[in-house]
Amino acid sequence: MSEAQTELLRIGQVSDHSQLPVKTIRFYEERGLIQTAKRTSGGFRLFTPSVLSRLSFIRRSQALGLSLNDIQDILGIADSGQRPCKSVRHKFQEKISEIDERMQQLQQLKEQLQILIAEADEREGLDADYCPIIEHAGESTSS
Amino acid sequence: MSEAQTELLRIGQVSDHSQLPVKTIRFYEERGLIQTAKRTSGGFRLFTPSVLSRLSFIRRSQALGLSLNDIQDILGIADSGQRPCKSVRHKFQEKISEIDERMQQLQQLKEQLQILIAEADEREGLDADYCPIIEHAGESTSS
DNA sequence: ATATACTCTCCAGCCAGCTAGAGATATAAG
DNA sequence: CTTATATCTCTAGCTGGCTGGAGAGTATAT
Repeated sequence: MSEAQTELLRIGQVSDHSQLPVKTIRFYEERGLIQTAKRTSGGFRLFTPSVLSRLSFIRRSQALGLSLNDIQDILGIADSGQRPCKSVRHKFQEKISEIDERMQQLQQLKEQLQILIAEADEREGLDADYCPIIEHAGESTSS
Repeated sequence: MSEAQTELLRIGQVSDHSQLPVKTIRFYEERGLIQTAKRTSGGFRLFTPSVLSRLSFIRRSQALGLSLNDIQDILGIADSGQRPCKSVRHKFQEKISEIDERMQQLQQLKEQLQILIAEADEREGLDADYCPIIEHAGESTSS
């Protein structure tokens, strides 16, 4: 009967279980991504074990490419009650669009780089000191 | 005959021609990406017109996904004389590899997101308050 | 009581690539 | 000469996601 809640975790224990640095956990709490259940009389943070799945969700979402802001939005909706799932799906859809966009950009960049390399290769034999990539840089800056 | 070099440009003119903010040009100079030809007696920067193609090269390379560090390396080699083209090609090849890697990552993320969305969709009808994305977050954090 | 480990807050800095503002001086035009 | 504009240096901030250290206090085991 000595402790009413053996369940509450101090930050170090949360760190151990979540594999996250103590600093990061504090940082998340400051940012509002997670909450403490309460504090000890001395001021130590005490978390319910549910913080672990929350942290897990945060890391998984991060790994999936969501920013902490995105995640905070989602968790905020989740906390406020109804049907976070809808907004989660929405966020994820958005992210997918962003990913598609980014991949297209990257594809373009890649093609451009390849063109430039090919040009350089062509020139190479003829004119070893001329570098088309650098030299004719004058034109297409802004457009 | 009044001016020996009409050719030298002040920073504002460079800004006009390059479409880059004055601040950015100063910033590039501080970073060593470009150099001033000299200064006026009053301390105004004076650039040779060649700085324009250099800036153009910088921006083009940036648009192609190179970092300022990358660009600085390339320009450093170019400045030091021999055959920058080789190292430029090398950098570009490297960047292409990075792009490929990044695209693979993105593809994976996208697939994961799609899986999660699909899961959520399945559950949706059955159990409107259950969000698989959030709820069963407990497992695969670190691995 | 004390040694040890844990935790607290606050402040600072890192990466990149700028951007903003203050306050001083330079130059060009009239 | 005056005024307007351009430029100077210096300091500081922004975004995102932490990370590090100082210095002080707390909890626990013996």
